[in-house]
Amino acid sequence: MPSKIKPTVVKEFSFFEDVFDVVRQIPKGRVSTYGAIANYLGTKLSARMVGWAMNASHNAQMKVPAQRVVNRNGMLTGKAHFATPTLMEELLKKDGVEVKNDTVVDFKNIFWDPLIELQTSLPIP
DNA sequence: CGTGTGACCGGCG
DNA sequence: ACGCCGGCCACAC
Repeated sequence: MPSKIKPTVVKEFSFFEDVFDVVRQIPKGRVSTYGAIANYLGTKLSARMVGWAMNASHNAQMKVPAQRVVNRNGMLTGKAHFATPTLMEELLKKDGVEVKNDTVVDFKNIFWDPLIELQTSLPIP
């Protein structure tokens, strides 16, 4: 869980790490969106931050399946930031996700929402 | 410590 | 339907 603590030594877990954590939990064959992740982290109005965090995913020590994060339309907007322009699509296809015209096919169906899938506590049933 | 920027999103004309 | 514009927040310079 994200903590607002401000350690004096080093920032053990930053916003980036939180984002990476969520992205790593995206199951194979599913995709999520920047907005959904941002929403899960509490900053739903700042989906840009998530995307920006992904920009630093290259720097992350642990691999981050950034290919599973697309925009709300299911478009591979971040493919340009991969090593090659086709890498993102290739990785998704390896995951079993069909991509056509830079857009995830059946996106609505395989959409993975952390708010739902990682629901830690339900409001009152 | 001010400013710019970003792999976005939703609303409005 | 489509394009534009403002907002949001963390981080680098």
